[in-house]
Amino acid sequence: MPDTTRRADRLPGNRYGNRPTMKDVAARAGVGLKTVSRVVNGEPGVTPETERRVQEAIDALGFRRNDSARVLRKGRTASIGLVLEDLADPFYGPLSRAVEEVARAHGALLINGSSAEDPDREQELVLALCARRVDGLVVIPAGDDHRYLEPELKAGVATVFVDRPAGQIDADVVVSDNFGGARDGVAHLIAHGHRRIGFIGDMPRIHTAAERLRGYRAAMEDAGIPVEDSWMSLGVTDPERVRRAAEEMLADPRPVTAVFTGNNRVTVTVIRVLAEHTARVALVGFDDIELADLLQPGVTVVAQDAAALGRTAAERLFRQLDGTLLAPDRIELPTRLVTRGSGELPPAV
Amino acid sequence: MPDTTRRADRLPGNRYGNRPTMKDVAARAGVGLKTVSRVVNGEPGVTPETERRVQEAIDALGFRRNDSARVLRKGRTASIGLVLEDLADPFYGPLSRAVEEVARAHGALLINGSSAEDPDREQELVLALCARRVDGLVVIPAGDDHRYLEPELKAGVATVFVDRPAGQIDADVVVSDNFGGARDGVAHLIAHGHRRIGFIGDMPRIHTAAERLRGYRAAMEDAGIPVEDSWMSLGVTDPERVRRAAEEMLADPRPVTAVFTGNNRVTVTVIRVLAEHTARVALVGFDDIELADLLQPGVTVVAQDAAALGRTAAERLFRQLDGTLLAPDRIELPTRLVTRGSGELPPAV
DNA sequence: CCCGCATCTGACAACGTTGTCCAGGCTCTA
DNA sequence: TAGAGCCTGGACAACGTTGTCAGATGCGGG
Repeated sequence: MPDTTRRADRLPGNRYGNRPTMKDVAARAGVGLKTVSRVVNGEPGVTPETERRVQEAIDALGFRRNDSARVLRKGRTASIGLVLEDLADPFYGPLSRAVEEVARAHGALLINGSSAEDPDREQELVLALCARRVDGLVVIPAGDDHRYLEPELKAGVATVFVDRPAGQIDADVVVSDNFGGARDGVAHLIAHGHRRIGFIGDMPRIHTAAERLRGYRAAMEDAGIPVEDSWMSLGVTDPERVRRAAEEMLADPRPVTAVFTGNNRVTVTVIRVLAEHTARVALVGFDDIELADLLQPGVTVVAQDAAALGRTAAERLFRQLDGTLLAPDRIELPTRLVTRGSGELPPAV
Repeated sequence: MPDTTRRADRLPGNRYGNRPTMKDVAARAGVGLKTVSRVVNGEPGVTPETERRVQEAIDALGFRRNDSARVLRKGRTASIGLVLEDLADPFYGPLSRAVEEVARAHGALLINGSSAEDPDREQELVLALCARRVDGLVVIPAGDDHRYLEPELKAGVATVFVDRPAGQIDADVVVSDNFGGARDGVAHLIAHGHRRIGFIGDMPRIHTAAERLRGYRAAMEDAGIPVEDSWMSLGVTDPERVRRAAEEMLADPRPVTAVFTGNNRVTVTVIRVLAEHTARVALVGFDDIELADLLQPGVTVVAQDAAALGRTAAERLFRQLDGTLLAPDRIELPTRLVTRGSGELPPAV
């Protein structure tokens, strides 16, 4: 048979293409297996001369230690898993990066996966990570029942939930103050004279969305403003439907004079819609947006610190692994109202 | 000693906390080890009754197969590695997500790491991934010498470089048409009457930056415009220095009337600077930016398709693993000039 | 010159899984 | 009813590494 494959399996040998093992290195260097292991791991008790010979063999063969075997023997993988919704979302990029930096500081690699907001896919990913025996898990949950994690927790897999709490199990959680942030954002609009305020947010089955909705209602109630159904749009996420929802609110005979948007994607779409309208409608959005300060008017937002969420969660994770963290807790990080103009527009009467 | 640890090592047993193994499951179900393996892997040759007993034991014990051991035996990890510059950069998020989707379609997990544009860190990451025996690597290189990968390539690790070519080795590459894109972008400015055009870009040791600079020079030369040194700022990346560079160009007695920016981060900073100035300076940026259409004026950009880069690279990777891809090649994806206003401003005389 | 000690080295088992191979029990047919 | 053949289940080795422990070597002192 002609040799058509260019890379793998071209050489006879084991299944990793043809990777040399410590045994091969030992044979070439004329030493024992364990001596090679000692050199590779920088353990003491090897004469410089022997070490030199081994190192030479390693370089000549292009040997790399097989960490799968190492993990099997040692029991720690020095890797952690991160399950989030969508890496392409500008909110999760910095979060992921922050987790990675903490992991790196602890000598661990990061394996991550996107759940696409699908509970089944979340579970599938988490279990795949557990099968690889990651030392710990950072999870931004899509589902609301995490009892499937019980065996893992019992087995000592460190776990921290971020952005949204775990469902049905007792686990560490790091979240933003979604309720307070939304309440303050809506109160800000009310303070600037608005009474008819729209809310466009994600499905209330998503914890953050529900909390932000609750904040909206609380602010309205505090001000003694009864909320009309037509002011609220829940569960729309894709740009097309958000657009339609916003258009409807503005087309109403008694239209809203301000809109509070429940997350960065919704905000961006609503900005587009408002830009097409002549009516000056006030806007406060949850989540910060790049370039929000350069738009006309600047976009007022309730900003949360994605990197801080990731960093805090990862640090707690490693404290679990250290054994310095004893009991699951819930950490709530504050949000910050950033006024830039759009939230300070007066109501167009 | 009091029990202070909450999770790991609380129970006696093996090193994964206390994970049940197939042996434990077999003992509990009263069957042989291999029978459990057959059930777990859905292999034929197990009576329904036996399968039921085994499944029951699995559920009762919370058994999860240990993939480290499996990998050791089978030789394939069903995981691929992605090394990029910074996950938090909006350009790499979608790229990473695209790679993940392709990996998922092939049943593989994605391990990724950020090199922070540091060649040593890139090598460290790549070798760590190789030690875990990833089946393949997608690399956005920071360095320009990849001979350290030779043993890996020989051993059959599928490898694709993205966004920038590999150095000193023969490997698959998927890049954007950086040269052509930049040339077209600058030509666009020239076509709108500009002659004094500034260029602010990254260090030319970065391949993409060098190509874009080459495109700038080519367009200027095609138009017969000699480039003055004061128009070019190379190697600045952090916002503060980009800002200073832009200020200087504008403060010149004969200031530039247009600026071409070499990547998304530079573009954002320059937009900020221009917004503070009254002079109408034209701008074309490399890389698209969210909300660029809503600024006043809209930002004209040379857009590249990050997701397509990732997707193409990952698909080639799996074709290497299939054996259906025979020789390394270089794929160049086109860029797209998106006119939105800032690039069509006439020169302020 | 021999013993004891320190230092360096290697043989061996174990980690948890899968592939190979064989044994035992069953069914079916002659 | 005996023999052939099939189906199920289990014993065993192997994957590449590391921990344990004991053997080999060399050196100095008695």
